[in-house]
Formats: sequence, C-alpha cells, structure tokens
Amino acid sequence: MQKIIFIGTTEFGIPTLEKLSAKGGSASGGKPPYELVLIITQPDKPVGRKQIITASPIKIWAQKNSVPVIQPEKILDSISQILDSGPDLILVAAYGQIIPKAILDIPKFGSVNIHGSLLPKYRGASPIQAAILNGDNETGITLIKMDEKMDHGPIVAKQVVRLAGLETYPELYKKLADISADLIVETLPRLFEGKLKAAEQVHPHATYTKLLNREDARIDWSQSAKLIGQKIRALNPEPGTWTTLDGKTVKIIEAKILSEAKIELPGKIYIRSGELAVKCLDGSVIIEKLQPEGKNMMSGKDFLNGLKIGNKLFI
RNA sequence: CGCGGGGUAGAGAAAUGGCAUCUCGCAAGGCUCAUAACCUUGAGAUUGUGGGUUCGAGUCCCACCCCCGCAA
Repeated sequence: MQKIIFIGTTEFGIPTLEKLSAKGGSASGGKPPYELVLIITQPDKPVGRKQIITASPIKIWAQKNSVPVIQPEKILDSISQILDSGPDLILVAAYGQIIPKAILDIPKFGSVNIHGSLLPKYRGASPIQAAILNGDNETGITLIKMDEKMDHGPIVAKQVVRLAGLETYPELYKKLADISADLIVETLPRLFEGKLKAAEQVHPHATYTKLLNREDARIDWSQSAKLIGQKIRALNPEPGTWTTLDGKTVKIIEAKILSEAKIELPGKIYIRSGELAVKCLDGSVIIEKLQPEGKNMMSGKDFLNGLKIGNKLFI
C-alpha cells in the first residue's frame, strides 16, 4: 500500500482526502487503496473579530479521521517527521507556504500539486477567481510534479471544465475541488506504476495571479455591466466586492447584469420593476443581495424599502 | 482592553423627552378580461435584557446580551 503525505490548508483538499481514505471495492478487501501517513497543515490562527484561535479545515478532517497531523511554522522544521513516515508520494493542495525542494524530493514518486487552473495559465494564488474575473469560457484542474518554482513543474494530468459564465466563486471552487479528487484517484495508479509521462509546461504562455486584496474588490461603476458582474461573481465572499453610499461601505454580494443602452450617471441607483438597479458604463446591474456597513445581509428589495431614493449614488 | 456601526410589527427603515410612523409583505374587500398594477380596510410591537432619572423614556444615564463593517 502506497504511503501518502497530504499537505494543505483549505477546504479545497477535503474531497481529495475523502476519496483517498474511502474504502476500496471487494477486490481490495474493503480497505483504502492508499495509506495517509501524515497530514501537514498551517498552524491554528486567530480568526475573526474576536480573534478566536481556529484550526484549518484540513486539521479538523485529520483529527476526525485519526490521521496524524502536524502544523509547523516552517515546514522545513518538520523534515525529520516527513522522512520518518517514509512517504511514496507527497500531495499538495492549497497549503499557503512555499515547500522547499529538499522536502519535495523525499518521496520515491516525488511531489504532486493540485492547481485550480489550466496551467501554465493563472499560476499563483487565485487561479479560480481569475478564470471568473476574466470571463473565460473554460478552466480546470492541473496536476503537476512540483519543482522549486511556483506552479512551474511538468504536467501529469489535466481536466478541463467548461464555464457557462454564471458561476460564482464558491460554486466553481466546490466543483473544482470535487474534480480534483476524481482526477487524483484516476491518476495515482498510473503514477505509481510509473506509466505517467510528465509534459513540460509551455513556459512562455504562463500568466500569473496575485493574492486579491480589498482594493481589488472595489466596484468601479464606470466599467461595463459584464465586467462588474464577473467581479461580483469572482470576488465573493472573499475579499468581497464593495462600493460606498454616503461615505459608508456597502458590500455587493449578488447581482445580475442587464444590458440597457441608456447611458446615465454611473453608480446611479434606481428602481426597475421593484428591484434595486444601478447604472454602469453600458447598462445596469440589478443588485440581488447586499450588506450595508454595520447591517446584516439583505436583499436588494429590502434595502429599497428603507431607502429614501433621492439622487442616491454608489461611488 | 484594536477602531467603528447597529438591535423599533414577518422584512427594511423613521420618530425635538409627550398618541410609535413609512415602505414592502400578509389578510379581507373592491376595481379589472386579467395581473406581480391600482383603490379601501384590517391584523400584526411589552421598541434586545435588567436597572436608574422623570409627571412622562424608543429617545437621557448605568450594566449586560446579541448582530455586523473595518483591521488582523
């Protein structure tokens, strides 16, 4: 039975862990086909307004499934434990730290990374958001052999996902997480048989994504409705698209776009068939869900009920 | 003790210390070929909790609970 070390921090890795630990068929005597010998995740961190120390979803899963878990500040500090567990493969999904080559090279079959885009497109921190943000009509999952450069190693497997142009980030995230689990299950046997050819990435085609911050998520109402819609779908719930009204921030959580040719002041709020609508460059955006500063999340209609519509403007 | 906003009817919001209003929703009735439109009427609230000041508190004071934005 092949020994695997899983390294990751976010929910993205959960479906993969589930599949890896799932019982096999009768042929394998009902045992999982692989042995998860160790899970490595980020240390517990304070989260939220009350700074409650919170364990990563991966740690919680590990504990629930009785898999040994370690949380080094620096992963290199744990190199002896990694060696001791004698892994045949290291699997990495959304860990959040650079893993040095000294560790990647430990397992017989090397280290494989799960990445949420079709590499070499969208290397880096936010590949899933990038696909939505750019209005791509396809994205996917790529498995690569890891080398010392970020998202740079040769490709061992790839799964394309078509996009309809309506996906939100959480939806696509979930979908890609599930697909990566299937892709891993499909790919590992061939990898362990040594039958897998790794194909070098076409490096000149590489594009990069950075970690998105709050300023990236501010809505510019002078952009096109399509662009604003993409932004809202890509950047919620994190970091969360927002705008301001009378100097107070308002989060825009869900919206649909409306192509109305009439050009008016971008950001102007008006009512269209009882719904909250906002003018932008080439059309309008119907806001379905939003959250004013200090308030709970509410529908666009609820927001309208309390709003004295004068010449209100989102800026 | 990081900074800040908030808790009023099912929902969203108003209310110089003096009868708690408005919009939406809901119910009944009406208009209409018809309707999510329009008109009439109605139900629905111990104003987060506990104290205090006052002739009188949603409003002022004290304490507590809960929700949320920023920051991390």
